Amino acid sequence: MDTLTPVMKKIILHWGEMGSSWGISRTVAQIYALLYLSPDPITADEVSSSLGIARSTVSTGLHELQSWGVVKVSHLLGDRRDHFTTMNDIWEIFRVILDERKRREIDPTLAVLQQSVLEMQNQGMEDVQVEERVNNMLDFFKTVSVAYEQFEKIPTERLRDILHMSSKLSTIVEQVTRD
Amino acid sequence: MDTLTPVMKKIILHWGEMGSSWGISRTVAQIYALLYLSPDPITADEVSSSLGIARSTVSTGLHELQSWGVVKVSHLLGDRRDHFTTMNDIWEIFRVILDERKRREIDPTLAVLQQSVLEMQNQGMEDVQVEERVNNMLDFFKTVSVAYEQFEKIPTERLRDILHMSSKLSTIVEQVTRD
DNA sequence: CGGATATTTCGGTAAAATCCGAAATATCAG
DNA sequence: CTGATATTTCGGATTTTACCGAAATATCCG
Repeated sequence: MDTLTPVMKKIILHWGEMGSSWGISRTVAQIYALLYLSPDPITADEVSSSLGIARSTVSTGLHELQSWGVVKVSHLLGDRRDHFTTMNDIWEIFRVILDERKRREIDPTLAVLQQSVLEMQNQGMEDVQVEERVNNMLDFFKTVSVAYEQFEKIPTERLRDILHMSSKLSTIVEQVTRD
Repeated sequence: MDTLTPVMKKIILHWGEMGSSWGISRTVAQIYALLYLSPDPITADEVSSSLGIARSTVSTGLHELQSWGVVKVSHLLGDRRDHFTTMNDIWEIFRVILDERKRREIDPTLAVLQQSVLEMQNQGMEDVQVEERVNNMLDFFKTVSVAYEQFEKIPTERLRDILHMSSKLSTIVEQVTRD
């Protein structure tokens, strides 16, 4: 943690703290921040010594990040060691993370709700209010899911433009939903 | 946990598991699900016995949910006990949760990045690449933040309509970003 | 093959989060 | 005020998670 500039340190530490509220462990989040801030791919050993965490922890952490699809391995000629990087476009990164979260959290929830609705229909009435609330949940998750799948199709650069234009959002919405 | 219907049980348990990946403790997530599924406001004691968790844990959990703004207290005439409900519109709930997450996670991150950029400008060059990456991060978070603030202004019903129309999304985007 | 380097696995410990239950406090009715 | 009911606080037990470091495994080179 001592070869790092003060700014890098600050960001890495903050990232670590934020990680916790996202269900990512502190060290994994720190590893991620370090990779993002490092211009070139770095080795697991460098990560280990820069952040002062055990080599084995780095190994596990890097695997987790790879399973999320946000970290890639690269190699140098004449060097046996793995070198790691993040994608350097933060918009892409964000997209990948959203994809994963949808897959791991939204989709299973959809399945449970879908199945619940079926069960309630088959085996006669539960409380009507319960049935309605479950239906609302299902509708909500379905809608979000479909909407997200549509967003997914928009190319990154265009998405970037759209969000940058967001100050005009309300007028667009006005226009689009008029009828 | 025994006065509950099988469907309710299933959903509550699933909610509990999902909670973990959201940084919400299992019990708090369960309490939330129970309140959402219960047509009428219920007491802390009922929560405690329905879910089989300690009365004190329920108390703490309810406070946490209230701090998120997703649970409200109500009272009945001639009954001293607090009764609890969630908002019954899941779209509103979702909005409140997003608000909170923005406030607790995005805003502080923005502050750190902003400050980092300033520091780098003042005290001469860090690595140029680092500076660029931090700037990209900052730009990204700023954009998302602004975009979200715009979304916030859209009334819930309209937002619901927009997302339901999302299959048309790509053509709208086409149209809007043409110039 | 044999040895050097790189990576992963895994058991155990340290740290953190969660949860319980007893005690303290608050609120209200009579 | 007194007793009954409701709620919260809090110390500590339990469970979960994070992390280290030694050992095992894998990879490569000569």
